[in-house]
Amino acid sequence: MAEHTTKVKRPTIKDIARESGYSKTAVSFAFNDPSRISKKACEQILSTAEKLGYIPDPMARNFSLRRHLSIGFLLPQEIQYSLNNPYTQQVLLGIGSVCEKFGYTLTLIPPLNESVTEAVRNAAVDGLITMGMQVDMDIVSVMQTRHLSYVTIDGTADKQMPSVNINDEEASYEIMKTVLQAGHRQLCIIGLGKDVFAENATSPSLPSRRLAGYRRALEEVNLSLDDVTMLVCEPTLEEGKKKGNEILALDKNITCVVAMSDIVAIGCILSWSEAGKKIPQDISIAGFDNIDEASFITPKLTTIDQPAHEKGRLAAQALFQMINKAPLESVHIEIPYTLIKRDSVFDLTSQQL
Amino acid sequence: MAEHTTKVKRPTIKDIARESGYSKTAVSFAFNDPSRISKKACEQILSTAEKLGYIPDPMARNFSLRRHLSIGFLLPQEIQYSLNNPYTQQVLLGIGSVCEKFGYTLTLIPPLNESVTEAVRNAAVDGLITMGMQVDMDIVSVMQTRHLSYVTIDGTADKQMPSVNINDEEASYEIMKTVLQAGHRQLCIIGLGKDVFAENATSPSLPSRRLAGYRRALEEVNLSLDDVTMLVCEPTLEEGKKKGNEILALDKNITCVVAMSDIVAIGCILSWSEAGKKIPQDISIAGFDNIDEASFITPKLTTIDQPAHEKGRLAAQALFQMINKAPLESVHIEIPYTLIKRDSVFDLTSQQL
DNA sequence: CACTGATACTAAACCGGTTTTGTAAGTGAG
DNA sequence: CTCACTTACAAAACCGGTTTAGTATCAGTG
Repeated sequence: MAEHTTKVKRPTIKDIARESGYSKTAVSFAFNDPSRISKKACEQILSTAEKLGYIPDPMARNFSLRRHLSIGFLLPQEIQYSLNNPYTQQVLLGIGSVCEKFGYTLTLIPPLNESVTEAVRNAAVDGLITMGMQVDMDIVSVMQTRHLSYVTIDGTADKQMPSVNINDEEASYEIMKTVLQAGHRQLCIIGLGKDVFAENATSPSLPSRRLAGYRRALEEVNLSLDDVTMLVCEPTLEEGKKKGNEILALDKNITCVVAMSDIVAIGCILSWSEAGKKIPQDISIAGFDNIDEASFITPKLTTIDQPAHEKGRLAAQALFQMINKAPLESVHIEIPYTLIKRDSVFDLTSQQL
Repeated sequence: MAEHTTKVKRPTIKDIARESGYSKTAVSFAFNDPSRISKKACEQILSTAEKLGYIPDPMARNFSLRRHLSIGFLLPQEIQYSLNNPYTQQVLLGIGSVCEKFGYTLTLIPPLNESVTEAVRNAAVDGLITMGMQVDMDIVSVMQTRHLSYVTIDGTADKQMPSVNINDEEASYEIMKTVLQAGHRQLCIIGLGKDVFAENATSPSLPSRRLAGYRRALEEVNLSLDDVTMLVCEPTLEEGKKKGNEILALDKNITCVVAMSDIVAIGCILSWSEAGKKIPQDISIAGFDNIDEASFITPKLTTIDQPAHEKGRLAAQALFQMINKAPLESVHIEIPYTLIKRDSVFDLTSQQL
């Protein structure tokens, strides 16, 4: 082949202008607003572009127009961990459904050099959705300095931060109450993340809100959090299996585990099954989230249904409102949850009858 | 508050230069290569930046450096459909793991105005990974015109297109053989996507490669594809359930379904359970992918294990090699699969003994 | 026929960084 | 002391688009 092009430089708008005999302006119009130029000019420009293989550089365009056409989903940890949970994935899909409606892409933003703040500084997006993250002032300050819009899911709902949540305290209360009403007293709670015990009064984190709900239910039967075994775990199947085994090894005669995450609960069930335990007879478990898998694991999981997809959708919707400078109906969106009673919590009371 | 700033314009490098008394160049160096300026200058500039709330604009920076620091995951359909499959999600995680290693973000790119080509034209990324897509010449030509690197997963492995695949024909042959050896003859195949029957000789699509494997196994027992019921389905749980019900309504006395996707197989199982069928006694099923769920559905699914995470990882690794102008060891990567025999295919032969 | 307004275009400024080129001052060697 | 080299900075070009401001032509109007 007689390819004489050693330099494979893609043509720019300038090349098309020169080659077609028109100005850069005209070329720009040909692509963006053909009504601004004559039909003849437009055709000539477009055919020249076609001939030279010209496609307007999206980055240059976006830069010039001061936009990115993408919103970011900020991950608190490695993608591996953050997205390895069907609940999070559903949230992601909810966000995505809104993005495509607006012609936006969705950028997954893991920590950069292990730093979330660093990632936010460099994020090439028009707005951010954070999730499962204790959003500290550092991050908020960077977002504000950058004039980035942001919404948080499952975060702390303080004044600054538009948010989407269910009433975690109430939901947790309900599921713990269910467990207690079934007669369980030897309990183990599997919390989320590392800050589960950090109860900051002004803006309690999601795990601490759930813990508060558990506590309230416990206190109604004269128990306290000190009376239950507390574990903490990343919400992945693998981690859940590990905790499941740990609990068996604990030798504390625990009758029911209350997990803050279905995927962890399912991990427990799998490890217990392997260990030959009968569930829920030998050991019961309650989850949180109601992921698809909760309904087809054996036994079917008793859990809190929260509309994950809807959370993502509403958060993204709010974010786009902010990006488009439209006022938000409400800064803190709270959506309903549902207690789902299935087969994973054994009723000790009926047994005793 | 005496906020007198009506215009909330973020400061630029120029503002920092003026305010600190140095040049734009110096400011740029202060952030990117402090060794190029004196310590004093650097400190002054950085403190001025801090004071004025200056963070370098990532887009301007990337634009200037002709890079995006993001790679794209091109979705053939709405995010909703494309990512609503644990298999795809695992691939995504695999891609993501490599991205974070390189300090890149991962952009999910759904079709733009219903057009994948349009999405590729506008994608603000350094490279693309496509999946589950019949990548047509249109798309390839846009990627080439834009000088974008690309790798395809589960696509057609022709000369042009670097790819990552398992040997789908062989794997499909094996699982169909398993089904046939168990004595099943009244079969239904649930294929993928719309082009399952389009067998293009030069570059067969993934579904047609799998079909070829099925056919080879069938022919060994003197059956042909015409002897089995053929359905096609998007790989989501919901669609799977629908197909499951359709199959029951078919009234063809089908004894075993061979699905090209676990999530569809699981959908079938769920719908059959609801309909009161005993699985696998009343009706058997084999899947493909070996997603986590395959091992904890009841009955456990007989399927082909393919390393989804690894697929994503290798594809991303190859893509980064291309982006960094490093030569690829091999353009077409093939990775091993494993036949997993579990409990979802009833053995008709042992029953007859 | 002069004036108005619309049409079809171009030149130049602009977006906010990086990089090349240039220069003045300081340093060390011969 | 002079020359060569380094250091520390600034000016200007550049990335590839969009947009503003401006100009020439032409049609329509009173």
